[in-house]
Amino acid sequence: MEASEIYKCIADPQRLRILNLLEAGPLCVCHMQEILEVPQVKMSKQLSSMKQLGLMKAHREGTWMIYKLVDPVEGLITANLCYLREAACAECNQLQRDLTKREKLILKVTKIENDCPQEVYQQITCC
Amino acid sequence: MEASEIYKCIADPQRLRILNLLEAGPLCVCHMQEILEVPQVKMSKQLSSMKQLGLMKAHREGTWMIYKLVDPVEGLITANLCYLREAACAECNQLQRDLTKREKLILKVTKIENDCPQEVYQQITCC
DNA sequence: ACAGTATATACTTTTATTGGTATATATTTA
DNA sequence: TAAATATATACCAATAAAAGTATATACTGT
Repeated sequence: MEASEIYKCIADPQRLRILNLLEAGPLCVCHMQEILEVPQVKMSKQLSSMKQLGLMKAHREGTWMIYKLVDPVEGLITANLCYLREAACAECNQLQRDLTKREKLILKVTKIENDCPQEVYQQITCC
Repeated sequence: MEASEIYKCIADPQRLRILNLLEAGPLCVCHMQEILEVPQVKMSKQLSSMKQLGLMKAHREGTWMIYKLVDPVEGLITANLCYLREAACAECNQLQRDLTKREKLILKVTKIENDCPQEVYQQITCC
């Protein structure tokens, strides 16, 4: 994978936010939508472009599609997320807020029976 | 400066190569052109866009324009150059080759009287 | 003042990216 | 089998980014 492809990918704040979320664990599309507050079409298109790039994969669980980063994901991605989480800028703060929002959302959905894909559920209970 | 602006900038291999060169020291436009083998217009436009972004500045020395990175340059730039120089990919090898080419070019021009801007000359003799 | 060299800008065309709307597919539940 | 939910795709319009050609500017040496 070319470095420039990766940079083009993370040059979009929305895509960066998605990568940031998924690095913390798998998520289904609707939950990402809820966290990022972005229309379904846009989310779906961005996910599919990143899947095609080879950064993530997805599998179905009922009507949900669970997305997760490939393992190992490009070091360049990890290195930049790591950098940005420490840095101080508008976009970086957003990444932090997204992670907090993710925590809360997951706590909420894991309490409601059948409202959280098993894979996400497992991921959380082990944390 | 927004992180996404920086990523958009380095998502272009040519611009990344320019940053890589300048991180090693100031250079004039014609020498960068010679190293990257890129048409004058393109080089000039890319430099001016990066100058406007606030990543580099320029000053005139005779007919030459000497470009250098602002000090300090964005940590995100440094971090990524650092990462890429260690990494193994087509683009990363190119960065290495460019640096070698830069060394050779500078050795050549510093031998020819008046064929090297003073600032570049000084930079080299102190290395 | 003139020719030559280095660099920048204006303008136009081409190509790539994004966003929106509508529609399609897959799955579950009643 | 129909309705509901979650997700994906096709299509089109809007924007943005890149590339190319020509021309302008700034400076130097004659």
